[in-house]
Amino acid sequence: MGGLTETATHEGHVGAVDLEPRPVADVTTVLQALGDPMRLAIIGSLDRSDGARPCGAFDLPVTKATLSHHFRVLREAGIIQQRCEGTRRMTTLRRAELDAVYPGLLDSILRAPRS
Amino acid sequence: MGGLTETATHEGHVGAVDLEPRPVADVTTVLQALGDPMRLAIIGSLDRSDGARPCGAFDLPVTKATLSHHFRVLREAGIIQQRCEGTRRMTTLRRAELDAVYPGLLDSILRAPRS
DNA sequence: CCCATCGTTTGACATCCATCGAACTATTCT
DNA sequence: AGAATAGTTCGATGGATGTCAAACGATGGG
Repeated sequence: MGGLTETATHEGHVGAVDLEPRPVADVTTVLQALGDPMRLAIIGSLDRSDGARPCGAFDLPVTKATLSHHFRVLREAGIIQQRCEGTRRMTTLRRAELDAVYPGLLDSILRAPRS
Repeated sequence: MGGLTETATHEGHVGAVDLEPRPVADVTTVLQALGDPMRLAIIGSLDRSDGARPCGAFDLPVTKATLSHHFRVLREAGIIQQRCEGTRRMTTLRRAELDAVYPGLLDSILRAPRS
């Protein structure tokens, strides 16, 4: 049923393993990763809600396979981070790491006029 | 403003026809245009020398045809501007227009660690 | 007038990329 | 255990994209 608001308070549950947190990639890779409408929508959605979100929480007109591909691109560029939590993959924006390597880049992109 | 808004370097030079100055494109297009090593090198080179430069002045390991292609992509994204001057095409970075639409974007990219 | 210079356009080619459906894995719920 | 849920991985496919060589157009110098 609609049992949300789970917050994973079940102890003894050790499934929360961090998924390969890669270093932030070079500029071209990051720009290429962000130069896609779907991925930019993902990033914008992540930015507006400052918590970890499962993949299914992004309302995008693509299949799960395609969504998984985009998450991989963003993850390998070091832009996002994913953490397994039960059957979900909680995604967070690696804002601090991004800001450290490319100061102002993410801000200027997120502040860009959404079309 | 930066005070860089000069529209007429040499007055009355007949052949100096402006080449379709397009408006700055949407974020994805701009990011995609900048998300390429060659084009990023072009932009960086343009940034370091704050004058108009002919296409041949960019020392890049590609043929003229490929270079022309990259210039077109940048031009159509509204990032650069080209002006015919005799047989040369003087290229300038449209910094003011870019900054107006996406404040801080170009700066953060140009300030990024060059690899 | 001829020709060298500068850059574009075209056609071709290989590669990458976004997308999908289907099969698979892992976890949770009944 | 069995079913349901959440994502991944694996081809496959159609569409961009970066690259080149060759042909072309415009401009300026002998």
